[in-house]
Amino acid sequence: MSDAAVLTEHIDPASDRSVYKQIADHLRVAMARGRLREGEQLPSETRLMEHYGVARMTVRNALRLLQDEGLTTAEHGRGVYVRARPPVRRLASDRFAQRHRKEGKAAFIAESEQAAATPLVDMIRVTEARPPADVADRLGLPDDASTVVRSRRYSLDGRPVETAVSYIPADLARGTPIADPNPGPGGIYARLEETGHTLDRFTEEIAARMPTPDEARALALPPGVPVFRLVRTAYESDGRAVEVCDTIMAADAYLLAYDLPAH
Amino acid sequence: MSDAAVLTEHIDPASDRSVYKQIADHLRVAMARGRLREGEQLPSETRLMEHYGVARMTVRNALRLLQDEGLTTAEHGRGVYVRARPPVRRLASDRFAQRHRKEGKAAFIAESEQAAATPLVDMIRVTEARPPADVADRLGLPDDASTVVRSRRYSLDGRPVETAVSYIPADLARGTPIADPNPGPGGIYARLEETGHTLDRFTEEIAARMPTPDEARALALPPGVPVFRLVRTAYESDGRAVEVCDTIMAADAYLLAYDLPAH
DNA sequence: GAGTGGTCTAGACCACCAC
DNA sequence: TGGTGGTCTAGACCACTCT
Repeated sequence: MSDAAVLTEHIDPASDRSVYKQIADHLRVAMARGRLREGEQLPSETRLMEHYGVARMTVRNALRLLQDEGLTTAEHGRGVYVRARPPVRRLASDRFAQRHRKEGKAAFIAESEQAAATPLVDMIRVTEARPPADVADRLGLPDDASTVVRSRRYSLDGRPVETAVSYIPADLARGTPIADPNPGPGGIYARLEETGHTLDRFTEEIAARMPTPDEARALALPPGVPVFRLVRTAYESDGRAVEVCDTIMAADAYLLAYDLPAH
Repeated sequence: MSDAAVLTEHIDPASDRSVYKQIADHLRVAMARGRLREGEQLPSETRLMEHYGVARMTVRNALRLLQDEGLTTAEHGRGVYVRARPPVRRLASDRFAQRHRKEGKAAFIAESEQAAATPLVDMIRVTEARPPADVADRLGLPDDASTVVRSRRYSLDGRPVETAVSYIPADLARGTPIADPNPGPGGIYARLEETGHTLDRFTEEIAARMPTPDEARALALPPGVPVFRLVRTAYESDGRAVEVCDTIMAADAYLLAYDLPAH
């Protein structure tokens, strides 16, 4: 019953600001000031109705606003809680450097273990298909070319954080471990290098937006959490693109870090 | 009255899916299939109520869902419209390379003109103050050190797209053009290099989240659009950090691109 | 003035959770 | 079983936009 620390303010009927926004403001300030801490429960809708003397819809509008800002999550039958900031995975720009690959582990697994988190890769599916037009473009392939398509989902400590779909030109991958669900130690980049395709550089393109309903389901995203879309293209030494990886990441789980030379 | 192309489906009362989600599904599919194009108006709430035979709140819940996904924007007194994808600014990882600076233009202005867009920088404010703890940390300064703080807002073709706050150690900036609202040709990086602080490398850290109400106001963001938070640290040749720039960007206006070596 | 979305009320029934 | 949030109804009045 620590509501006392929260339900202190009242509506200003003279204000231009709508009632539900005023209620949201009060709760937002309470969170910012630490009167409501991470994981703590907000007053229930009933309590808020009683305290402010308003209809339920008004309270719900206020709570929805906070949810859309990513500040709270509602749990059916339990209550509304201050969203806990999940541990953030920091992705450094050298994470695909050859030296890391040499240890025989794929990038995601190696990093997770370093962070003392339990990684999981599931929903692995490997097919052969024509790539989307933008992917074919990046690979320098004609639209009707065939690629090996590897899709999978990554989880950390039981929470899904990222889905990824890789496209590799079929002539590079067909009949090799790259076309197997389990490509072996070091992942597909190790396999590509073994077959003479020495990786030279990567490009990454990053966008952020709200998830589609499908993405929200696959990543178990609560409302108010955007996603990164990261598209990585891998080039071998002779300049040919050998892989495009299209990744959707829960934005609250990642911090992307890059090093840039100044010249 | 192209509603005919949209109001074709009906509610399935046998479905487990709630009515408002079914309505949202119909409209989402109509947008995906191109039956509702960018900038086009959705049927009004009244029309949707009549067509589906539901209460207004049910229709509004459906519309809110689409708005939260970033698919539509509501305009008071006018209608609900399919959100137009704004032109995207692609930021390449060499945008702060010295050669660009030599031309005497700050990065934002130079790029905008190349893209045939009209740039604007406003809300410029320069003060001297103690930096936030995380910034002091990046600059390698004690918590009570003083910095010159430069904040400004960037717009493109009349639309605000980015706010930025730069922190420069006071001993580097005080009394120089860096502490002036207009730092002169090439921006503050040019001034730093002129005074012997040759820039060597940058790091950029990227997060994405929903905007705070303040950020949404400053960038005129409609609901459903996340922001990038990009924190850039500039290092001079001897390894000292000489600037931290904390940037909030409208995520629908940017595509961030990076080049990574593989070794 | 007619039509649009924004806010708010006062109810109802349901699904989920914890005890 | 009682409390929680999720869905839905049927109204009301308001603010905004366009003509």
